[in-house]
Amino acid sequence: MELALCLGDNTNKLSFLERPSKNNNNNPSASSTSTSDKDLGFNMGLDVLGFGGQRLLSSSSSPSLDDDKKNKRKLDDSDGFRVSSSVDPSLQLQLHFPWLPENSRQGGRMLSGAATVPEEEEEAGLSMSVSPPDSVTSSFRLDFGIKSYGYERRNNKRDIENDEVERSTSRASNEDNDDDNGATRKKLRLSKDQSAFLEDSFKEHSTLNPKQKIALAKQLNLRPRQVEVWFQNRRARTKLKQTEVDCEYLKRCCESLTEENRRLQKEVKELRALKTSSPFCMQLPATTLTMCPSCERVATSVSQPSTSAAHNIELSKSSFHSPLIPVKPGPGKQVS
DNA sequence: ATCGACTTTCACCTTACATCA
DNA sequence: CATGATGTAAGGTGAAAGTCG
Repeated sequence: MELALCLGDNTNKLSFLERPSKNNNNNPSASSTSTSDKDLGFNMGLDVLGFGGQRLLSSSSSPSLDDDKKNKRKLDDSDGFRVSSSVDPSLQLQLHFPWLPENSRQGGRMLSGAATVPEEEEEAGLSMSVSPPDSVTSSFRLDFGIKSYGYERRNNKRDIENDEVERSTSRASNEDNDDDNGATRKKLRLSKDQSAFLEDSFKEHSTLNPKQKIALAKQLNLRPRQVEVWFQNRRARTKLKQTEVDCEYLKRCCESLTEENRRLQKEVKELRALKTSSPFCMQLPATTLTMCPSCERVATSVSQPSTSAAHNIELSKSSFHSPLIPVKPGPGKQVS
């Protein structure tokens, strides 16, 4: 019998699994992402958003982020929302705006997405100028050098989007711009309400299409770029957490296999000892493996009825239920 | 139909900054 | 108060996919 299980020292060899480094270039994205969405149950909208369901069902059932990305791209396509309804389903987020007084909701219209906001108003960049009551350090006050960073490409959609919201948010942020012309990058902190709001949206769908992004940005009085970045970072955090979960699982698997390896090596040793001590036993034909149902240890038994009883008794002495040596994790050894 | 330029969005990595112990 | 750790918003980059002429 030859055993070549060599799992090695899991504590050493899997040290990279302990915690994914922030700068880990060897990101196990393929495996981790394949389970992330699925395991975390990100049902991408489904009918909650009023989508047809089937399209998103296929999207949400896609296990990997890459696939999800591809599906999302399809979803973002021009036909991505080819819904006959007059209300764009992509904007049917049932979002509430906790800090908004009822009478400020644009004349009593729902702010649950720009679905009720006329397109021309959306493109005109009209938005709320209501600040959340607790947005002490939010972007409402920290509109840091928007002109100075980022986008060299002008006249593209992103610039237009940002310009729209920038106009609407500049009123609230001007107060802090006097001493900051963009030379330094100030740290923006979203308010709790904004974060919670984005979190709720993320639970419904981990990616945004442009319309949803604009709608969210308007509702939160942020730039679409900020919403986009928040979702990107949120996906990264989700993936990181899922990677950690996966690593823990793999670690436990490795420990279990290491334990199994040790046990099998011990049995090999016992069988070798048995072979040398009573060589006549090993000359018996048709040896089969049987497993003890209680301890799941493997022992050999011989098919010949004349000798099997005595042999099994011998085996039970040597193999079954022998006291196990407590095993601590350590380097595995190769048995040949 | 094909091609190339351009745009958009994403993941990933990194940086800068705020916050907290 | 200083400091290091941590969390996170945002910048940079390259890839992928789409659009358009």
